[in-house]
Amino acid sequence: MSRSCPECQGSLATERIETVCTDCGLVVADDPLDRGPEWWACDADERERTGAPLTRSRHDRGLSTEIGRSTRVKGRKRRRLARMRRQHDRARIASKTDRNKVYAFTEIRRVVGQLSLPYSVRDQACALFSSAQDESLLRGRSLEGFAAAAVYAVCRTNNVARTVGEVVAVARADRNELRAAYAAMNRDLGLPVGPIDPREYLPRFATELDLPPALERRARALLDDLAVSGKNPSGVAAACLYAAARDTDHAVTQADAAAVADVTPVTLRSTYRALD
DNA sequence: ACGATTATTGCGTTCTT
DNA sequence: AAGAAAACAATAATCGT
Repeated sequence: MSRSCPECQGSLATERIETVCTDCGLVVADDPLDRGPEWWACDADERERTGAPLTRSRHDRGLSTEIGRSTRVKGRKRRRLARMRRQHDRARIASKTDRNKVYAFTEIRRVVGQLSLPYSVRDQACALFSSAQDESLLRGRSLEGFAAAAVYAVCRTNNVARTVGEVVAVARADRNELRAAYAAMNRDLGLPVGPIDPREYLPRFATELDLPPALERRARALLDDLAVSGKNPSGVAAACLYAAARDTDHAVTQADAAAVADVTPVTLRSTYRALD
């Protein structure tokens, strides 16, 4: 399969079932082939891969037993079942750290869903949160902040950049909580994050501004010969898109371009002026 | 704590209708 | 002429070191 992303022409990567653009994070296709575990295999090695599908995004990796709620069971027996279910659920998340994990994973799932990011990001974010918890980085910092920061950090390491603002907008944490958590993880866990390449923002911003791929390529060219040191990468990307779009029939105002990048028009202008 | 970058606000200017 | 957009300046806030 050698297709490219319909939104941004970026390259695609297939991860289990969904196919994801490596540039903009768009989930492109549902692969009809299930690359999940085999269910029919009979020899010993293969049999280890049976069972419920594992996922990092549940604190018990998806391995759990539920006590059903049958409507056909009535009266005393029904109440007994309810009590068993309650006890079972409590036993399942016994420790405090496990309870935190449940809450954090739920939040991570929610944020990842709201940002329509691929499952791989979700699972990595959950794994990252677990690492942070193991290093007891949570002490004195907010759980929600760590959940949001984990998603943000994984986005950065996977080169599907989201701005802090975009994450905070849907998270149950504010900017400071995310920053505190992110700083702690970056310091003590040593996240493999370099400076953000403004190119990562181009495809997404271009579609948000209704700009054709041709203009995106023009912006990319502008970006290639531009010294960007110490400048807000999303602002730089927006400036290049604006520069590429002006003088065309797809003209975009500075205010609009700045808005999709979550910066002010002044910031956009500062790099736009350095573009000549 | 410091220096550089960015946000915010306000204002006179330029371009379009 | 009116209104929007781009430009400019000053100050406050913020980030990386």
